[in-house]
Amino acid sequence: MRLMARPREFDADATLDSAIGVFREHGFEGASAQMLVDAMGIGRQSLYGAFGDKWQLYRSAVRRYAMGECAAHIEALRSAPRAMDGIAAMLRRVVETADQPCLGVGSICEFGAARPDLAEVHAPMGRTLRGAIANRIGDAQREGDAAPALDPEAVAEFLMANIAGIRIAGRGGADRAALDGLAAMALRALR
Amino acid sequence: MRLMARPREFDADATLDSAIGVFREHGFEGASAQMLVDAMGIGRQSLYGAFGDKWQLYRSAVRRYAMGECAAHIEALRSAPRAMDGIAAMLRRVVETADQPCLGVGSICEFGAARPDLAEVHAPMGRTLRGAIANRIGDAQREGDAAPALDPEAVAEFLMANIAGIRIAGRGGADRAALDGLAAMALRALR
DNA sequence: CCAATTCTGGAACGAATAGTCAATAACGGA
DNA sequence: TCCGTTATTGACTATTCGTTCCAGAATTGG
Repeated sequence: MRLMARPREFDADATLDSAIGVFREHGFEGASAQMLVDAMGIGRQSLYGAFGDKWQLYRSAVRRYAMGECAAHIEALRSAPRAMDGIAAMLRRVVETADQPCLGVGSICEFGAARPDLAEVHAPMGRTLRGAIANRIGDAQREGDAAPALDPEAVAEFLMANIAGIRIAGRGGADRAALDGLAAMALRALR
Repeated sequence: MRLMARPREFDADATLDSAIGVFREHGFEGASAQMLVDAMGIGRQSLYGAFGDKWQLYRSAVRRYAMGECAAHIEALRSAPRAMDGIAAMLRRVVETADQPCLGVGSICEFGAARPDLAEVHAPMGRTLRGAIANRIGDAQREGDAAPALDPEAVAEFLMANIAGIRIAGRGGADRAALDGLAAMALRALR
């Protein structure tokens, strides 16, 4: 039987959220261990003991961030009875949060598909989100709000690419009106 | 009068292209001075003598990359008599080169709008390209290929955001068919 | 030829990096 | 209460970072 020992004094998810904040702003290479321990408010050894090394911490941060973001997208998608309204709500949320950098976009920019263990984190989230969006596109087609000839999967990929595009535009300093315009144009392609 | 001294043994633009290759793949923080001198094939002191420090080298690399990319976009835009064909050609070129990371997208992801001297590099290129695209959109509207109600400037921003989206999708591992689909959907929004 | 100037390559610098060690503290089970 | 185990803490290590110094080589004007 396993003996119980001293429990950790910090909440792993809360400190992970702090790490997410650092990685969002500075990326993996730009984030130092010192910045991380400062932001997370724990000792160095606690960090390495709880999360492994910097790369594993980064993977954990990306995974947690992606799960939360994925859930938020899906919640927005289902926030309205009419599918097209849900899709619009998803894009609206992206516009409203586009002042903060996206860790998903950042990690793809920084590492592409080169790191297999990072791709393992992205892939399932991408599939889940694409599936959820494609489903809602199908709904919108049945409700007469989206062109029936379109392939829902292709439209889903298009919307995900536009989410990335909106976030990059926001990161580059685009104002709210411009981002609203981007979302409107993306929706236009579905008609 | 100024005395002539020993001339440089390397071509500044050629070595800058090598540096661009390193920065595209690894970003600013992920590129070490060692990687840069190895790829550029020059000595350390030559690098610092010719380009200043690492940050100035990065700015020079982004500037040169952006100028080349901007020119290539505009050339594609004008490669066909019909404006909409030129716009499609521009997106096709983006799709065809989407296997290589984009230094413009990478630098925005890494630094956002925080570094003013980097924004100074991006801004004029962005204006130039947006203007060129908007002009071509106006042509397409007059030729009956784009909806007359659309604001050419807004459409230009949309296309630029989609170029970024296509490149991120490519960096994330999307295959050619998926990227073609993204370009087709983007064009769809102009009708 | 000389003098002036700049380039080149390598060694060297201090600072910062990711990661570890050893000592101490806190807990659950016996 | 004492033990086994784990968390915490802060000093520590070894490496790598960006950058600079130095000595020699190359080039042109005088």
